[in-house]
Amino acid sequence: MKEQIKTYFARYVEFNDTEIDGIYSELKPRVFQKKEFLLEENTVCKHNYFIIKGVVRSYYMDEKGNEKITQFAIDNWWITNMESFIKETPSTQYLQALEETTVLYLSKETLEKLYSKYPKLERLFRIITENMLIANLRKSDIFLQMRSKERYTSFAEAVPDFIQRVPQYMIASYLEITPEYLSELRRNTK
Amino acid sequence: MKEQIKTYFARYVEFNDTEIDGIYSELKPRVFQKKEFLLEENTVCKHNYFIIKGVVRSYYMDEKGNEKITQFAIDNWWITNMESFIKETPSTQYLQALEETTVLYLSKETLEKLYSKYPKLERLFRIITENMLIANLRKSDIFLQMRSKERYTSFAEAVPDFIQRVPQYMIASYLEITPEYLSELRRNTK
DNA sequence: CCCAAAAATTAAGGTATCTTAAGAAATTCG
DNA sequence: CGAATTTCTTAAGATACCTTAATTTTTGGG
Repeated sequence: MKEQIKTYFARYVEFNDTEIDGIYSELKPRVFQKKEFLLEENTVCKHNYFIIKGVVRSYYMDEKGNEKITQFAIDNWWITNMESFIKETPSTQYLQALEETTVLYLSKETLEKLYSKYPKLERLFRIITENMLIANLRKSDIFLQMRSKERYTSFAEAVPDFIQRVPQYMIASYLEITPEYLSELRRNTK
Repeated sequence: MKEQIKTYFARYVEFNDTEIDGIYSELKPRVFQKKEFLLEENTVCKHNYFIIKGVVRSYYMDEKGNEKITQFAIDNWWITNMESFIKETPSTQYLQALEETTVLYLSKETLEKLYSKYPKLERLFRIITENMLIANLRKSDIFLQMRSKERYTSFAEAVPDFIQRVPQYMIASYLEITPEYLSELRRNTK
């Protein structure tokens, strides 16, 4: 696990071994079982999770009681509910493991302590946050420019492993298509 | 201008006068006339702009030649094309002043030089980027949860000054509604 | 102040996508 | 292995929103 996060960090900022050790010692490991929640609605999201291995989804319940998936995260991704974690407000969303998932996690206090101790970590998270923002802007672009069918084909092409690992109705939810209509789209493509 | 940005910075991080002076001396002022471009499509976005006063829109042209507005920014906002600025890739979008707009701007090199000289600035931008990400996630939520009419009423309520300062067809574009349909929605509301 | 250009409105017809409801297929787990 | 549960498919009817095209209203520069 230490190797994995070291490699991940090194993609963005160079840390020496003392720094890595100091940071790593504050990261807590945990395993979530399939269907277990990392975060439930109406509670403050206390942690930022780095996924060592597994799949996590973020979703909320709409007025009609349908689950609306807003994000998937896999190995080497950070996942949290940003707004809840940063502003310490109750989350409107759930975080749930879709497979057995191993994470390293940090509380906000720990993270802020580490920012002050290791300014390079602040740089790392500045960069990670920039990348998240860019990813998010791209996602918005896709919804702005593509119709349902195109969204599905481009998603299937971009992350083919997801099509295997995640049920189709969850992909439909993430792509903002009803499962029925996605089914129809797939039928007409074949 | 110096006072304005000092006050703005102080919202997030405390800087002393030496730091403010050091940073401020690297910020270049510029005035853009109404309809003037801060950035054009297919060029790398070289700067990050802090709006002292004015309105700027970010938009792209779709396949049919329609302008699609993705963002508005006013006094005390930063605006740039994130992906282009950070990754130094050609922008797919335009940035255009909708009124006479005064900005302070920074190049990427300058910003990175300043990050190293003033680690607190890295903190400032880490926080600003987090806030942008949160704003973006909220925007996505609105599109996920609301129908056209609701999007318009909530927008009109959230930023009433925009309704005055920006033509209706631009608001329609930002809200992803055709101007014709927005017109119909407004008629049926009155 | 007037005219050209820009912006907003109206209306008819069309379509992408949803809703509902049911049944079929695939997984899971005792 | 078999029953229960979960996931996927089919189809008919409904609707939110778009397209096109024409007309009206507003705005701003000379």
